[in-house]
Amino acid sequence: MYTLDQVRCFVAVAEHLHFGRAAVELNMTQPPLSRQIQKLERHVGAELLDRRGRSVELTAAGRLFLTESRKLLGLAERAPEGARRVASGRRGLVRLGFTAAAGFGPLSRLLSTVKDDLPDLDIDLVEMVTAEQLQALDEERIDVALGRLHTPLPHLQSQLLLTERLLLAVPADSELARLDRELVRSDIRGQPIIMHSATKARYFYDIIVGNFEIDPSQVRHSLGQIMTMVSLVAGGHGIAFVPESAERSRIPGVTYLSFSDFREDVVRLHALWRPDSSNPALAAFLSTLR
Amino acid sequence: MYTLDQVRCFVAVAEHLHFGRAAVELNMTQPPLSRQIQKLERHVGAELLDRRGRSVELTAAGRLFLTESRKLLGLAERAPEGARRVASGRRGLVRLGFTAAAGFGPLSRLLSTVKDDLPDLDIDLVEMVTAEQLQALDEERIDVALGRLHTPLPHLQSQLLLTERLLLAVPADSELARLDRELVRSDIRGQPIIMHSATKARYFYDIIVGNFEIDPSQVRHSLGQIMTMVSLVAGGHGIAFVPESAERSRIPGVTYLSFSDFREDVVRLHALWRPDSSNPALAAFLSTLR
DNA sequence: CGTCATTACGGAATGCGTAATGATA
DNA sequence: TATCATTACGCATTCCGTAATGACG
Repeated sequence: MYTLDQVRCFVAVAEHLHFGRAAVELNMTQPPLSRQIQKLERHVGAELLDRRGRSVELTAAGRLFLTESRKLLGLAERAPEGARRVASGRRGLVRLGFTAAAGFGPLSRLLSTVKDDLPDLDIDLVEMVTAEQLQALDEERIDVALGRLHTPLPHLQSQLLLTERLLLAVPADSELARLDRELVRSDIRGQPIIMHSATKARYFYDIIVGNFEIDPSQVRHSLGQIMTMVSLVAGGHGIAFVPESAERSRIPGVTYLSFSDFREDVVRLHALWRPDSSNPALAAFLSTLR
Repeated sequence: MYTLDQVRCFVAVAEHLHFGRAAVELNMTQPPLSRQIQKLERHVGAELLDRRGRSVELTAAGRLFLTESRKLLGLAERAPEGARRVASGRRGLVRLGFTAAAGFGPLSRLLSTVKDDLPDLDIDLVEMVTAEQLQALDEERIDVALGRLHTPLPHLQSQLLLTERLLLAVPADSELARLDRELVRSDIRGQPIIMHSATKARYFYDIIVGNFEIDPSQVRHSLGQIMTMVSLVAGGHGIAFVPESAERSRIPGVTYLSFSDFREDVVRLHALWRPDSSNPALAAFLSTLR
């Protein structure tokens, strides 16, 4: 098989139609250049250059081989660059699991940042609740998750992305909304509540029952998806505890109220990933989180 | 720059995921194969293979580079073949000048033969009279001409393709057609004749004035293109001398009559070309003429 | 006779194969 | 400890550069 160097030699000679000048460009002397061309012609099995007399001309076969040579060299030069980009994680695919609530606040900012820093990085977005995210991470169906966790998990690494307050979503025409002031925790007494599921949204469930006095009779529904809860609030079916970022969802008919006696940033959003991931794109993705 | 051999090595290892078996396929031992891969990785600037422990795996960069490698090798293997085909004339372009009259008989047979023998040979067809053909050959605007010549030209080579009789084209409703028998030369006395131009169709002109008695007053028009003459005959404007192959034109309203006292194959069609042509496709084309 | 491509030849570098080493399960 | 990839080393080949030869205008 001929070598890419021989092809490079041939292209140089074909462009200059002059062995001497081509040799200068290639940083070599004429004799080895001449031999490389001969060798290439022997491998190819056809005369590529017509050296009669003073002038060097391309043969018909040479003209065709020249166009193929340019393709070949272009491909050969681009291929390593692509591989390097993949190896450094600047190019590749990151599969990202996220909760619907995270989709409004931090996710869009995160995606913008990644697109600026790593324009060749593809991101697959998969919406799922935190419990599903953990299983998907375990089965390597996703590379990173944006989820809510109380305690770090042993086999996962995490980084805190965002802390936010807990707000109360109420129907815009409800009596709570008409108060036109910040709430105190006791205001929710007797109100119909659309509650977080103790299994599918354990994180919020624990925060709420730990900080508010909820009477079981208040609970109208138990759901896992925050955005579904907001929809029900908009329909006047009750009130719901939601993180600040849900406020961006722009669902009409919902008012978000804060608590004057409960301002702590108790809702945390973490990025979660397996430290043993073999995806080089993940490392690059994570580096943009900082 | 890395070599195609290194790429070939990489593809073999990537396919077997095993240095030993890949080395067998490449007819070499493991150590040089290992070194070639290392060298390739150094040139590429990224790890392509993940040799941890027992098993060899492709890295993400390696997977991308593998697809590029296959493209590269495919291109590198096809390029010489294309060049060889061009060099041998099996592929290329022949520009063929032909007279309209030649287009009906020998040309279509010739093209069929060429398409069978040389499927990758493109043929540009350019219709022109013999005088134009000679100039086009001289200026290398065409490679070969199908023309009519009395005497060989010094700077051109030629081959006789066809000999045919001279027929008389007459309007189907003329008195000559109604004779319903072969003609003798004296039958044309007094008939209106559509004559060949002495300059643009010198070949036919010479044959006709050398074998028939034409009174200048009989000549209605002087033309260079035989098919135009046949059209005029169809329109009832006179009679015309044409080669046998014109009979295939199927222009309605024209009858072709032979002469019982002039049966010789006087009309010759030659292929003409420059012996110093640099077009390798021409040689292949000419070889199919025999 | 001057220019440009090609052969001739000596030295350096590269590459293969055999043998030894290292790492992993 | 057995297998597989990598390093060590000796030998052959390849390739470069300088010098000589050849061809064309």
